[in-house]
Amino acid sequence: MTNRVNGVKESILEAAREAFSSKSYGDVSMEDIAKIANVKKPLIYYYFPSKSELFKAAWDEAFHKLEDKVFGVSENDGKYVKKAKSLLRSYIDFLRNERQSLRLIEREKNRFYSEKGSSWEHIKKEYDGFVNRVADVLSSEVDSNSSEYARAVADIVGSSALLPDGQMSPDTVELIIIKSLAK
Amino acid sequence: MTNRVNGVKESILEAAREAFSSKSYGDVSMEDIAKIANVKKPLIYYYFPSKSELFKAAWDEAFHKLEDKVFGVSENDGKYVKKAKSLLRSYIDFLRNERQSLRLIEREKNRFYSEKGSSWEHIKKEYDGFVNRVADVLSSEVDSNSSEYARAVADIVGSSALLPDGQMSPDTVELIIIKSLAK
DNA sequence: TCTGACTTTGACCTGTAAGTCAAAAAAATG
DNA sequence: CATTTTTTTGACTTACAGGTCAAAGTCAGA
Repeated sequence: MTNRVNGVKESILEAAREAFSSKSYGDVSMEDIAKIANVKKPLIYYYFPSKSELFKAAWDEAFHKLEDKVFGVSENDGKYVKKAKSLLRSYIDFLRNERQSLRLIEREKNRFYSEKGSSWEHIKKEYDGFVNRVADVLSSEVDSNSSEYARAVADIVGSSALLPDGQMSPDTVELIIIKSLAK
Repeated sequence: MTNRVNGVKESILEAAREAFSSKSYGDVSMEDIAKIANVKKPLIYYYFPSKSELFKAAWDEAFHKLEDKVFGVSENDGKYVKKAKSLLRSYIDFLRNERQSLRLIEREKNRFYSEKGSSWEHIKKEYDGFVNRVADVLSSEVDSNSSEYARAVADIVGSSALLPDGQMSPDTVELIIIKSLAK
């Protein structure tokens, strides 16, 4: 149902995020999104120029939420170990509360490595930047190749978002990560 | 190019696996597959009744390769710890050599939880069976909830297959898993 | 070489999804 | 109110993908 607090554009974005997180790009039609947002299809084109731009907007939003959550908490203070653990906790927290967004990110993050066209460069750079920031935090306390390690850790948590609901609890993920870091 | 050692049907399957592992179901067209297999589109329908059946066949093949690899090695003998480690090593080995197949499995395994129709039941059961067998091997030496843990471990390794090539080495994955199991 | 089974394809049909557009409805402005 | 601007939609075009089919090519055996 069209939200009253948010504007119409926001409702559409929200609908897009919902749709793209449960099916992949090619399986989602503009009709689908319109139906979820309780809006007619041409209205989407009033706010967004094309399907791919709408997709990018939805992705961007989900991604920035993740980024805010992760770095909002962990970048303040403290020893490295503490930092790393709090970063991972933020990630796990995000998994708990924003499963939909994380699913979208995980499912589609490979798209911009295969998709060509310079308009994807921006989004790709952002994602790489995120990984690097995670790397910076983790590298100081982990022996192995840091950026690869960071990507792996991000992936470990993220991958659980791809599972059907209720098949792996966030607690299990947490356990595994903490074990990984505990030495 | 159409393979001479394999028959035409095999070439098509191979092409399908390649296509479906780099893009997701809705983004792959029968034309794409035909082009990769160096064959005209209607020929695909001579060997496979529909796109979804072709997809299932490709998935099945990739999945059985994984299953063979993993259980072929680890089910022979030995102590639990040894068993579990060899199982994971098989998995990692598979990741090393059959990145394409694993990518297909990881990217699309959620499909049959959302897709309806009884013809998906079979493939779903097989996947669940696989997870359970992994659980059986791992549960004997791990404290936490075993089946969830098994799924998580399978996922940890599998998820790396979703990364673009060369961004996380199998060694990194191995390191993480061994660390997880080492206690 | 003729015949019949198998394999391959060009041409076509059909449905559906992306995207357009002119006009209607609603809101804002004077 | 009247008019202008913004928002919304029904009806349409266009392109392309899944799927069909009849006919053409290939090849083995009688």
